[in-house]
Amino acid sequence: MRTIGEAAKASGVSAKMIRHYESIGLLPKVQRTGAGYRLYDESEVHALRFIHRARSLGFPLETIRQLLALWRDRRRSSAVVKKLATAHVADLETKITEMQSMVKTLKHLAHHCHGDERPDCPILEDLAGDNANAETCRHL
Amino acid sequence: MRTIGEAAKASGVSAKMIRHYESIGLLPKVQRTGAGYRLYDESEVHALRFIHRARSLGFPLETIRQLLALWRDRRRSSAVVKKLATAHVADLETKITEMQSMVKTLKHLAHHCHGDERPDCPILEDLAGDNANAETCRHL
DNA sequence: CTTGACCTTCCAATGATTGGAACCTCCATC
DNA sequence: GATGGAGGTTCCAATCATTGGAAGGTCAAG
Repeated sequence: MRTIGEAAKASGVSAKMIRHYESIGLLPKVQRTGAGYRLYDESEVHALRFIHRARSLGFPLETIRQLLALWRDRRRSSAVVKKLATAHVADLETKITEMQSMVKTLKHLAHHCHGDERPDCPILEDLAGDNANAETCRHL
Repeated sequence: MRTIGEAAKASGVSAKMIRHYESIGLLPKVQRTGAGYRLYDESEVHALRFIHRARSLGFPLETIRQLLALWRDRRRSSAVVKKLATAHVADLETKITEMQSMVKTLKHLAHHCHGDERPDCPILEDLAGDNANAETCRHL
């Protein structure tokens, strides 16, 4: 049995987050000492590590809630798990694509910016939308 | 002079967001009609379009605040603008790299998951940390 | 003069995390 | 036994950007 601080160290999830996960029902309420201190056994620390790993892969908490339920369900079908994972991959890839597009545009603009003491700046011109050569600059 | 709804349509920023930007001081308080309706002139709509474009490039509002100030400052140096842009690009690239790493791991795990009615699932095994072949699976 | 579209303000929720205040408890040391 | 410090407890608030809704005021057309 470990206190919340020990469970935090053992799982990689901060004590603050452990309490938070409990408050939103991601984790069941654990045993308490007479003084009200939370006590975690090995299986609870295991669940915390599960959450920690899932978070490090970017899964949102609501998905982690489902993954935890599947993990505990011996009669689960791996198809459901795989569906959650591939949907998450799709989300990530959408965001990656968006950000790559931003980077591409920004790098192009920065490339054409002198970056000196003068005020002329293609970056601001683009943001202001008053760039004369919009066709040239917008569709990179 | 346009009402907030017209300014929203003209700029791409929702009326809700225009009020919000005003409330946090990103935009100055604008003129009002006798009834208290906000009125936007062309230069204010221009600033809204500026913000809209900057948001679409992923700039955080605090950076947009600085960009707006620079835009209005005729004695700005383009170096400062460029610095803000390249710092933002660095932020984006960091996040992209992180997400790509997640995608790589998830795709690897999903690839090894049958995705059928059976409960065996390498994805859950990885999350649970109880995969026998961790070396094989973890450093992809 | 009513209807509907628009405007106003204020409060709250999202998602994940962090910070702090105010307080309690355990253990060791003087 | 008193004291101090580390660690536990709860609750409230902030971050970041956006959205939703309630409750109410205003304006135009029918």
